[in-house]
Amino acid sequence: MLSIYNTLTRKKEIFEPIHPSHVGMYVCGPTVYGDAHLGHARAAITFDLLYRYLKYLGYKVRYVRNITDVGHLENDADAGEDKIGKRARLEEIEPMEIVQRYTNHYHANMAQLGMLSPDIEPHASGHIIEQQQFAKKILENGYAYEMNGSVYFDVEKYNRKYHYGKLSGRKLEDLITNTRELEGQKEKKNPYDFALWKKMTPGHIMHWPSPWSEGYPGWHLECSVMSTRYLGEKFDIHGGGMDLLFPHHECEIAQSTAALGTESVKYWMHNNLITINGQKMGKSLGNAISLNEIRFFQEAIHYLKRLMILCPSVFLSFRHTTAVLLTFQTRQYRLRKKDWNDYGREWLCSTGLPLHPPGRLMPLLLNRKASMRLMMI
RNA sequence: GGUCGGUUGGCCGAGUGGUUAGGCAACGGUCUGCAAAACCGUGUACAGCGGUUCGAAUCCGCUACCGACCUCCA
Repeated sequence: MLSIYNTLTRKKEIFEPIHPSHVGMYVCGPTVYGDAHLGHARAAITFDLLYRYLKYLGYKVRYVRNITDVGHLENDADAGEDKIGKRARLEEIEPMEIVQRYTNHYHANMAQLGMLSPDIEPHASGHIIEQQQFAKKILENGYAYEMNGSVYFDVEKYNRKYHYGKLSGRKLEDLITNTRELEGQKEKKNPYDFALWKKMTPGHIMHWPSPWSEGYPGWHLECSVMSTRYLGEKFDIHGGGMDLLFPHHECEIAQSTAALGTESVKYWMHNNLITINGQKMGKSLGNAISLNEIRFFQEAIHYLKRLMILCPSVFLSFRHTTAVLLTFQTRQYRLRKKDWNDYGREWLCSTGLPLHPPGRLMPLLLNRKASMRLMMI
């Protein structure tokens, strides 16, 4: 027996597949414009475990995990720009070259971690037609509208019949104030509407022809499309990181429901995030430790595996002071001074350990207790 | 506001129904010319309230704090 915490119902439920003996499972995979980091590993491991366990239980499982390799928005500074395109211009190579490189890296990392491969690993760029068809279907069903070559999802209309916000627990009226400013905001009926197809802006590298414009698919469409394509209109499990809960998965539900008239996913699962020094580890936050870096540590000092947390409070509790601090020292630049001033110092005070900033603390502790004492203030 | 977590003895940190986890610090001792090191010994803690159970840190509920996330993001 397997019970699963279902984000949709906010309850732990006993797992019962839609079709006896078969399980369909879709997991949001990486955006391949950079090295995979610990966060990717966590998601992969979480669902690798589930995949193995389901198979162990005797189910025939189809595990689908996508590769996101088409235009997604970056941030407010350069909103509307294709991430992969941007990176490619900087390095002056083909966008698909970047995609290929990081896809390869990702696969290598997953192999290093002993992960089973998904049964199907669809690329968003390989399903442009299907995405257009899906958008068309939503248009036909009246839950989207075209504006200047872009197609937007009509959230308000959808919400009249269905419930937008059921997964994340949001209310539509609260969303009005909390939507970020994006290019093309004015052409939307409502700020919370999202794009199914976006007309390209000049300089945008990855784009495809469509009935509406030369452009690229919306940010959430690929998952709705590829999941239902390979697992059917109804399937069992959809997984991903907690940070995808809203808006990504919420929009996915809306898209699928609007297109198919029925909800697709039975169990929604969200793994929690990895934080570093109390902050989410994220590609764009610049605090991510990549799997290649971890690989380096494992090779250099294998027994440090446990120390991936790298928080100043942890290392002092262990005997392996020397080893721990080696890591710590190498990683020093990742610890912000502020953390030490606000937290580390005060904390060290209560432990009776020497009050030194990391730079000076390091060599002291490397020589273990004796010197530590001598150097105490 | 929404979602998910956490709260263990001076400080860290294991532990998912039934033997004292462990470490650091502290204290006492052995040793030592004095220290340090080393070694021996000493601490019955699980946020609060209620429930389930023969039995709960561990399961359920409520309360209180703390935290992460909610923008492309695993």
